[in-house]
Amino acid sequence: MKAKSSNISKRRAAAKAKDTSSKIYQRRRAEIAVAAARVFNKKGFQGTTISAVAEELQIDRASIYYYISSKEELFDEVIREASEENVAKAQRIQKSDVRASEKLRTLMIELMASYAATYPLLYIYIREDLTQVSDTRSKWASQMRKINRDYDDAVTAIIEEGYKDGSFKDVGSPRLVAYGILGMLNWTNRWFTPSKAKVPAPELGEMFANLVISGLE
Amino acid sequence: MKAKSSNISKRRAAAKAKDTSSKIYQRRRAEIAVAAARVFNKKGFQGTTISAVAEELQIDRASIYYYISSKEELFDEVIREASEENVAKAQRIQKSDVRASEKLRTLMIELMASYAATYPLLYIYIREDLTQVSDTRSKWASQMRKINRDYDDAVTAIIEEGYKDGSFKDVGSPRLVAYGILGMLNWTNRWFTPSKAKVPAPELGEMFANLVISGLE
DNA sequence: AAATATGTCAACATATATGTTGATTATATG
DNA sequence: CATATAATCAACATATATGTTGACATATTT
Repeated sequence: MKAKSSNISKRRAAAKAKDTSSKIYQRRRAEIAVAAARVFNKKGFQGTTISAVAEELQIDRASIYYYISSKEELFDEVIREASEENVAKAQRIQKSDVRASEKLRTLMIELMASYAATYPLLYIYIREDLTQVSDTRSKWASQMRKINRDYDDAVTAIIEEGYKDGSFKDVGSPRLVAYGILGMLNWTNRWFTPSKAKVPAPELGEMFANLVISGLE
Repeated sequence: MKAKSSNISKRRAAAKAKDTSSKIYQRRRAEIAVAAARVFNKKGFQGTTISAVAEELQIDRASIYYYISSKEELFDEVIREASEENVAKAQRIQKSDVRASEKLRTLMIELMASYAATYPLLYIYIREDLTQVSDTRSKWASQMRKINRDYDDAVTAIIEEGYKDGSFKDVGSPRLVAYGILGMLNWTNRWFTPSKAKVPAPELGEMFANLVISGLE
């Protein structure tokens, strides 16, 4: 009896659901994520279309929908792991047992190193302005906002620690100082490309650390 | 003889072209720009639709096309003046006759002051990532890139001056230091809203200036 | 007040993006 | 090798955005 080749939605859902998924399926999914990362990096989230990702892979747009259900899911696939690992690392540094200036220096170097190591994943992530996110993605956005907040908190805690033990001069609210320092590092997404840069990422992080720790004068 | 109320394209072009334009025309154009600024600020360039701007003003979308021909033109209308004045101010400060640290401090305070004074115009401007801009807007983009470059150059020149006269420690390439400092200030677009902030914008600029000039230790 | 210029809008024609369907083509597996 | 499963795609149905048209309304001018 000829198999009635329909009920596609179910087949698709099944392929997605089961974690028994074949190696090939997993590999293809990863390939799509990599292609998507390239497009997201070039065009931004809003500027990226599923068509463009399909074109990048020279396949039909419909094929992509066999693996992912929407651009949101694709974006999530691309950046979640990197962004979660990144915040975990910051929290480890903040809780480590060294003096505040050392924590701050390490965090700044490590963040730049991560931007380079995961390039362009974390940059894609931080470029997304979660205040400009549309309502349909709001659940996803609030998870992402939590990651941001946790990161900010880690840096803020380091500044506070330095204030408390007197090793840092009090130049202003710890949170604002943290925002300033993170701005310095995050803004690199606009001009820093690891493969083209003369200065390696960790060195750049160290330079910025020296700048805010010792100052120019 | 009843007037044949057509040839609209010409009428429209005429209204746009002639600088004899009526007060009412000018006012309406400005109103549209203000409404557009609100939408751009909330949704970003890509996320903004002419429909949304029309809705903001409670008028029909077609009416907007009587004043502007595209979203690009609208964006330009919104941000050009502010961005050009802003870079001019930076250049004045850079050329002024005070010591480097004073120039840097003034520039940082003034930039934050401008972000607040023009809110949200300059933030809308700096949020646009000109590397992600589509080809159709490339001419416009290259003009904007020049403005950015000029701004970066002004800050870089100040750092260089400090290095030359020995008033600044050499922590690294002047341009990279400039990018770091500007990152600190520019990243405020993500979290700073003048009307809601506890710390006034110029004070925030001064705090960041102290941070990079004197350092935390 | 008749004629003309200015401003507004509903409706149209296009264009681009989205997500689904059912059939077709490869790939495994008994 | 036969057949079930996995993967791909052309075609469809929607949805949203764009920019234009010609009719209409409201000022302005003579």
